[in-house]
Amino acid sequence: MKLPKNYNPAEFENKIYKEWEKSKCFTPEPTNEKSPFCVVIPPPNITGQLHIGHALNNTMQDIIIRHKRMQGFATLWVPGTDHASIATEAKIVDVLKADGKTKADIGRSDFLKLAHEWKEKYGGKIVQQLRRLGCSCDWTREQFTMSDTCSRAVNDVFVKLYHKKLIYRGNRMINWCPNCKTALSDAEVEYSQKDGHLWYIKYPFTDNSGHLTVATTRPETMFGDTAVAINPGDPDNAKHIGQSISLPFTKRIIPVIADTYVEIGFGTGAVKITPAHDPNDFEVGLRHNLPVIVVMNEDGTMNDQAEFCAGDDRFIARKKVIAELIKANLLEKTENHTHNVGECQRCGTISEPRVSTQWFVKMEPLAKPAIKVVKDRRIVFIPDRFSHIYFNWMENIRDWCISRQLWWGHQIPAWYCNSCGEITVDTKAPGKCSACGCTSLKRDEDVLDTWFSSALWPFSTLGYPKMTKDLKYFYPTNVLVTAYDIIFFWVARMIFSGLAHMGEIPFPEVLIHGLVRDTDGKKMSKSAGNGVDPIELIDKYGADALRVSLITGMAPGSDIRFGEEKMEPSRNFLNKLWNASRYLLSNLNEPPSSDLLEFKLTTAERWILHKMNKTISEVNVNLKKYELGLAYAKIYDFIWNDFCDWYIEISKSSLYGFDAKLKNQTIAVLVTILRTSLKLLHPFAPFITEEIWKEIRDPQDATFIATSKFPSGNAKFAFSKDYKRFEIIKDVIRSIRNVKAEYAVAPSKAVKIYIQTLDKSYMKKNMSHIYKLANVSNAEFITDKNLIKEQTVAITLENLEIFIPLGELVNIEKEIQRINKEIDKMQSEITRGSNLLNNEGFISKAPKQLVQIETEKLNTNKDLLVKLVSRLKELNE
RNA sequence: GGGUAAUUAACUCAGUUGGUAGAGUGCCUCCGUCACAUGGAGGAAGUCAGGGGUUCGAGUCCCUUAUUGCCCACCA
Repeated sequence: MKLPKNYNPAEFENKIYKEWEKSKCFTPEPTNEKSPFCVVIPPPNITGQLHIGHALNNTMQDIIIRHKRMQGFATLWVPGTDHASIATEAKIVDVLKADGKTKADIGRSDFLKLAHEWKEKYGGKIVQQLRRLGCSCDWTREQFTMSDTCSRAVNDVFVKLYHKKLIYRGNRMINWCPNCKTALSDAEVEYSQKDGHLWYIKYPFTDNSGHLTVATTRPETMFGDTAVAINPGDPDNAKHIGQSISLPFTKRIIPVIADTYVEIGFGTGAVKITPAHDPNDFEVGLRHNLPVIVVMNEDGTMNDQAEFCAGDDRFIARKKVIAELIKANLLEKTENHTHNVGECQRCGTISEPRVSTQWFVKMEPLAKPAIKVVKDRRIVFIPDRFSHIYFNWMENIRDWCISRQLWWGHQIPAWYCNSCGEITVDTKAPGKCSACGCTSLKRDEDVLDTWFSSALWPFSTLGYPKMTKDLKYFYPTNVLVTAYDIIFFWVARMIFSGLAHMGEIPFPEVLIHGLVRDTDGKKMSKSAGNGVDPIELIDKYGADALRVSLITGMAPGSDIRFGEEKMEPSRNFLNKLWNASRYLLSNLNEPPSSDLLEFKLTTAERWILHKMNKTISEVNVNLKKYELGLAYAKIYDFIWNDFCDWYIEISKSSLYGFDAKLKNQTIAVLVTILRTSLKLLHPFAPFITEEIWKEIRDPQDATFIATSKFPSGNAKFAFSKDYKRFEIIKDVIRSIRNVKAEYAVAPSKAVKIYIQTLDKSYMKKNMSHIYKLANVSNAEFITDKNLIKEQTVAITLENLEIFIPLGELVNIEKEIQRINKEIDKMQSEITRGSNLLNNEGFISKAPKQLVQIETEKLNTNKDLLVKLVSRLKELNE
């Protein structure tokens, strides 16, 4: 017996992980003898630390992966990290800043050198943390979005899409972060309600006929106004259409135009049009051929067009403009106004709509087939409701801005000819311009959106564009596990990318989970200081306890609240398993026979084996449907309640007894149950089960439980008759304990019982359990309860009555009360049953089996009632 | 404005195709016993948010109201 007395996960978890990794048991070979099962990890950012959300996401994947591996699939979990363009670049900029330097100071190549060094030094942290969590990734296939393999895929895809005219360069309105100084995609802007103002500004007509008042939330952009728009159907304002306005400050003459974009009745009904700084105005400008006047710089300061605000930050300029308007008596009024303001997802700076030349992916042709595969259910979301979110996004998708004005990332493989200006796009540097043959070329400075490379992850990690063995064997992957917040960023893009470049879906199932929140339901974040560090929890309670805590009571797709208090019950459960194993090991001398059917099994043994069998079947069904929480609950219940609380207690009489043959048999059963329990639990709690497995494994079985065979239902262990019988024995034991508790009889005090029953045989066989577990000193079978001479407390069960002589302890009053209570309960049961069975609809429409069960139950209850009533009568005499 | 989810025991949450409501924690009694006090035995505790409907039967399906959360959307 080698298990220490106390369950101390810190003593073995790291050691076990090393053994797994050394033995390569997570490294599959593509082989025809097995079916493939593959999952790609949502690559965490190299800048990241493992947070509780990762812990949940990866625990779920690992459970699925380990289950499949044990079921005999060639199971591959591809790990890797994401280069996280903006986040990493910001980190490096900070590093430089500490030295008083800027990007521009050191230049592109030195900057990238520094970034790669930083990645080597810190980028591996999260990958080590995944090991601590127990993730059974194949580290020999670890990938990085900027690795040679993945970069090759990125270039290949970019070039292909360009030649298919699905990537283009264009001057468009995009989202711009003035802090990161780069373009952003629509998905990278987060909108939130902000309190602001609606300023009413007087715009004078050129003909001195008065003014038109416009309402705006952004007065500072008025330097870029090139029109005022009015809805032609507006009864009050339409008359002004065609008039001219002299824009305050700049005195530029701008027209009053008609456009139905303006909503009648909102504000003043007149809208200032600033094509360079508002997406809607940009569209209006295109329709009316208006000039586009840019008034802002890349960093959010105003440019020379902004008159007295030139050089000021946009928000300072806003205040200045208002002050000047007041001075000029052009501000009619100010209203409070809440509106949606977009912020850069990465840095939180208010983003700015900006007209600029960028690279775009034309989405419509790509989105169409991606919608179809989900509509056709070739890809399903679990839970299904997330497919609505997917459709909503995909069906309203706009072209994807993929260029970023950053250095860290995949540099766009496009070269501009210095003489003719032609763009040459190729996977490697072209020697000359594809149009004029000139050799003077300049590469595009920008890099690609990080999500451009993540979108290729399910096939780039497997070797694409080369048709490698892995790619052939493992693609499409089998399931993708992720939180709902990156369905747009990642899942949707992987789906259309897989279809476009592999001609095949990347995965048939998308398992969506929720976000982990704190105990108050707030999103965990570093700034709020309410985050729990999973590594600290692992140090304190063990990785298994963390995994199991995250899975406990988890419902698919919904957020979970998590606090450290959830750790204790999990740890206690694992401790329970640990000690149950110690109990068995301390009684184990030689390996028992492995075939239980050699023995003549007892009722109790058949009971536990039947329950085990049932648990196995249910767990397999739950796991197949990704109902991880339910599967775990069943395993937990089986191990704690059935195995520990009942079967181990039952086994003691034989293990501590003198019948060697019986003892041997009991041990064989215990070992079977324990081994099976360990296997069932292994996907959820890999470390403790592996540690115990070492001591208890069948020498014929796999060295690692991680590669052993997952249990499957076995018809040989279906003993439903004995299962029911033993449930009655348990009832008897519970009832006696109950009576003792009610009468304040110490559990240590043994009592005598009388049993009256028609079916004595199995009762007699199982009396030893009743003696032991209910602490009964002796039992007498009787045929006529009237022959009992002592005062007794009666227990009335199905086909069974038990009388416990408690002598002077018996309190007639209390007994009458107790029996009355039971009679009430029974009567309401009978009423319920009768109503059901007197209902013609029920008899004719309910399943026959159910009708039969209800009929039997009613009869039994009627019997019980008769007994209870007669007992009451006796007591009253 | 549209969509979506939630509302179940004191608390945190499960509840798989509709068939008499479950767990963990907490609470109350008792038990230091030879796997485990990170434990054991027993117990109390729910009009499944309100209202309507479908059904023989509804926590579960439909409608509706209320509260809450999240996502999407160009109202200046």
